[in-house]
Amino acid sequence: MKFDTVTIKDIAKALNLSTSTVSRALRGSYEISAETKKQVLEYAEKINYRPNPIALSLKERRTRAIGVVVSEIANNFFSQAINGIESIAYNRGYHVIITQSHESMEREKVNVEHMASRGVDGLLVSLSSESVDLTYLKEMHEKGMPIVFFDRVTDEIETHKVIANNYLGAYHATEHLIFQGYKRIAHVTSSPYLSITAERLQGYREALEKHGLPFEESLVKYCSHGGMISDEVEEALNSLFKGKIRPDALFTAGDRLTTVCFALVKRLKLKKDVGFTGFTNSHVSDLFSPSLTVVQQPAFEIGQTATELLIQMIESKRPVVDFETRKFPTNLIIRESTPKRTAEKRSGHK
Amino acid sequence: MKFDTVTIKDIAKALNLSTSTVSRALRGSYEISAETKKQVLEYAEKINYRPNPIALSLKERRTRAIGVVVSEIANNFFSQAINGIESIAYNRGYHVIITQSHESMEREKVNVEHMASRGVDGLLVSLSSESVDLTYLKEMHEKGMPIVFFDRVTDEIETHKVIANNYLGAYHATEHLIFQGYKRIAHVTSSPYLSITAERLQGYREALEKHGLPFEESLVKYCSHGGMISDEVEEALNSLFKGKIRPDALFTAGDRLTTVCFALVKRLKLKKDVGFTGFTNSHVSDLFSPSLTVVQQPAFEIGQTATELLIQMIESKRPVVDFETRKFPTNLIIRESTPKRTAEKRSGHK
DNA sequence: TTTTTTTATGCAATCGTTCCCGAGAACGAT
DNA sequence: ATCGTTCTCGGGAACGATTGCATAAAAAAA
Repeated sequence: MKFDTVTIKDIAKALNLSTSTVSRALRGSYEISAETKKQVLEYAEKINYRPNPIALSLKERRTRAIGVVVSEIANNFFSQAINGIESIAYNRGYHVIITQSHESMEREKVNVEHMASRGVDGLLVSLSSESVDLTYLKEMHEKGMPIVFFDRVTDEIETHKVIANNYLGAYHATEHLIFQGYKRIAHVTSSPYLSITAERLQGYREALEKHGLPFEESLVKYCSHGGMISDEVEEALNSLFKGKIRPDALFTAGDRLTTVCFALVKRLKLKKDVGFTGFTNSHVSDLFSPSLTVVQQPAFEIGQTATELLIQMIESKRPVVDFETRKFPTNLIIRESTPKRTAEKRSGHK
Repeated sequence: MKFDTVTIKDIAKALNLSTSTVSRALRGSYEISAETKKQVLEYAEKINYRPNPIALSLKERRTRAIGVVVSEIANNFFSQAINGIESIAYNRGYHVIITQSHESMEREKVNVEHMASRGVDGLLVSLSSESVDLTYLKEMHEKGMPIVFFDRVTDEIETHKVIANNYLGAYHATEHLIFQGYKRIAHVTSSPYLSITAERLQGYREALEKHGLPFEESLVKYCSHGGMISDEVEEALNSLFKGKIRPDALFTAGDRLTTVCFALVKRLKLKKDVGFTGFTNSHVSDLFSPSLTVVQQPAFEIGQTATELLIQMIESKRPVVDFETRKFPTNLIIRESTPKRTAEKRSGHK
């Protein structure tokens, strides 16, 4: 059932040489005569010989492949980051293996362990929202597996990290809402375990405080599944708008969360007088009605940088001990969904 | 630099057994005494032994992994299809390796050949828009590599295929436009090499003819990169609206193409009186302004079915010769972008 | 007790490739 | 003529796991 491939043995047999000679000829070793070399090369070309990467991996304990774990590829931030990852990896001769955790810690673990046992040379990880216990990753890292975290990082493992400046991104978005005249700004975010959640919450909070607005615990809602489960978000919004402090603006943290939330706000007919902005890398947020004010992350560059750092670690002769955290600025794009609010009245959209 | 893994030898040495005994004990062979078995199992558990998949692949010439090639994961149809693929694969114990061709035939070939040499057990392929010469795939298929095509298929290779009913999808979308009173319906589609292009064009054409509207060559525009290159689409739209027959409605074929086209129509201020519909699996097309009338494909199911067929081929004892093409119905969702057109005047959107 | 059968284990080949060693040949130097 | 070099090349182990075959010991049958 399995098709047979051409091996070095076939060449050896055909040319009446040993496998060692053929192997050396193929790699252009100096200790093989020019004549033999030519013969081998030509025959190899003729029968379309390709070295078997599996055999090589077994022997050399490296695969020239890097593994990626993200929560969902159907997330603009991640698919853009993956394009960045690929753009670097392919140029450096590495292949990229993409896996999804679907925000499940169990799935994340299975994926990581599978890739490790398949011999990936390094790992690019963005944690799932469920990931609290990271001992398996820690052990792997201690055993010497190069790992670079991006986007959703952790303090528990000391290695390179590449993130957006989530704090400032959230700060500016919140400040923008305040400048526009909103007073009761709610924050819908994902799992409290996530680094991005904490960072963005911090930015939101400090912007409020800076401008003399109170930070209200009841205006912050956590959706652990980050917008993957619509009901969860709907519940959060309902409790938000039925609470004693009715928000006049929404700030969402997360790609899926932003679109799902926006759709719900629209569907639940809450939108008339609610300002709206959030983190998203969707390239169609300007097509929405109203068009969305968004915080964009340089996803492609984040992917690229993470990959560069990882490959650097992989190819370093001695263990890397000097780790850095690269932070990229976000980009606030102001559109219709955060109109100026005049006094106590609602302002209509254009 | 590379961390050392626990092998069967370590167990053998520690327990003073041979590797064969350990191997057999691990797989629970009947010819190993209960006592030895227990000993081995316990020790393996203790030192956290995991069999090396690379060594197994080398020996068994199978990897329990299936390879996927799509043009872009940042395409709603494909990311949904991939979720369908994974849902089946993981349940059946297969891992999924995702690669992107970025609509490049060269890249597609590199990916396919790499996955093949890495020993994937089978391939799930959606062709790139550049793929005309399929000899490399044909050879691979003839050598026995199980391949299932989905979405973008080819007649040149006889195997299972899973697609949406593109013909009917296009037919109904076009018919809907006609029913709404549009007379000069343009069709913006992707590369003419693609099966989906031909099928959708056919549906568009027959719907026109069925309702007594002329099929105009000048109203069909091909964007070979399927919306990946915005300029290409812009050029197509410009020539469309500057042509002698000015379209009063647009029907787009392709996920990216639909959003890009819609954005351009909006930006170029063409939209006032132009009906708009297209193929897309975006879950936010109802948030657009105007909300979009779309043709949706059952992407998840297409992915699932393709995977089931592939695994069936992989696990079949004898070569499969009886191939089938599964066709799934599409779903037309009518929204604001295709309002009723009254007489010769344009009708405004709500 | 001897022979046969059963049970439990080890040896060695295999998958494809690399690489350490060693060996034979040719050649110049002694 | 003998020795050390240099140049080519082959033998065989190794990577980690499986497996057919051989074999030792133990148990059963003679």
